[in-house]
Amino acid sequence: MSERLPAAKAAENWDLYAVVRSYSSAADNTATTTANYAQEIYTTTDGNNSCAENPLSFLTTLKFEEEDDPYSFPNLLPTKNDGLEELQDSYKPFFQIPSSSCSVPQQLTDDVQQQQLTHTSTSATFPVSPTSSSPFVFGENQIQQPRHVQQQSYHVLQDLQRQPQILQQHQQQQPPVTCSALPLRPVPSQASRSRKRKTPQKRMVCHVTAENLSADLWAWRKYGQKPIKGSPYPRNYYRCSSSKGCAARKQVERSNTDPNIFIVSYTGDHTHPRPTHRNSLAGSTRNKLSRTQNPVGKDSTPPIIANASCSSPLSTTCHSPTAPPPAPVDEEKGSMEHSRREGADKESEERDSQGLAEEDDDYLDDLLIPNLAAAVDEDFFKGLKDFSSNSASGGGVGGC
DNA sequence: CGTGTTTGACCGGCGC
DNA sequence: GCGCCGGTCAAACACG
Ligand SMILES: [Zn+2]
Repeated sequence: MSERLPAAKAAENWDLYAVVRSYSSAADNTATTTANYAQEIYTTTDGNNSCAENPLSFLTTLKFEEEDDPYSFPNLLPTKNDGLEELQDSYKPFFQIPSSSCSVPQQLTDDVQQQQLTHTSTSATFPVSPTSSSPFVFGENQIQQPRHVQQQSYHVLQDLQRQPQILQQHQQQQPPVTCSALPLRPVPSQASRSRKRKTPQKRMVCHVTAENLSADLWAWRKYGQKPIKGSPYPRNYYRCSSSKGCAARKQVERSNTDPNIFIVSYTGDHTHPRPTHRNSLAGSTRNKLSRTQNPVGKDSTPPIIANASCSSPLSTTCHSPTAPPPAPVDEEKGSMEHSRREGADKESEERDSQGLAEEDDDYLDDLLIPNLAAAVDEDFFKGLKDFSSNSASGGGVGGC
């Protein structure tokens, strides 16, 4: 522990620029950002979670599945049919809507519900900030959902451990996003320094599309990356960088069944309101030397500049238009290169798969860079702040 | 200089 | 008890 070999500044390839803090306040309703973020479910074991961190600041056409997960809140996960209710709940924290009591408009619920039932592919509308034109209004009129997103096929759920019927239904519809509360691997709860134990904890698992991956408004700092046994893609670990004591963490990994889908898991709660701006961009933009030698598909990956760095309110310009997912890189590609990283322990096979993962990571990186700037309005945040300070308990921001 | 990424090592749970 | 594996730490490095 004392000394480690200079991490060979290799920086070879990879570049997940995980800083996600983005949202440059800007705001323009016309934002073409894809707000289809997915949602989740709260898996809880200890009732310590007062507020859930919802990185997803928005979600439009989201479908979400639930399964019988042992850790779910009774009220959150009433029944499969009522899943939306829960979803609704989930929205609260996620959107931190400054509205009274921070409750999600029933409208939304209905909306979503309808989608599920009628297979309507419309986006949900969030009457958010009462203050002004809330950027968080998702509707076809507000946000243009990228076609490719809608068209993409989401077999996502396949990699889920279990799939509720609903999911299958969704598959047919090919929802842009899917959220589920998978009692996947237990997550270390008492996040303290020590490598905590694996105790089932609240864990929100979302399946998001590449585009949506950037919808996370929180600031995350990557602190680790590891190859996962069953998946050719490595898992990236992020922790909230907004506050030192914040225990919120996030895991991002690409679905091994559908490269276009990313499985994002959130755990822990934020102990602070959502950041409104990043303190510094330093270190957040490394897309130069590191990627200079991307061997694999990176060549085509446009160097993305870290999110918020976009000086322009409309991040659309700064953030690369979410390049299309790395061509269906098949596992084969992997062998191309994989010389370093996580293999630290002793994974050999995994490394192989890492190869392709890299490229995807790069991509992932891009994705992590929120381009929703346009979607967020400072006004909104102001109101949010206000809200949090006032009703701190509601369950939104101040909740923590 | 502060913030963020990279990455090998370490830790601890879990299955055998 | 041992090894595997996922998750975290932290030094080194990059960048603005
Ligand atoms: Zn936080």
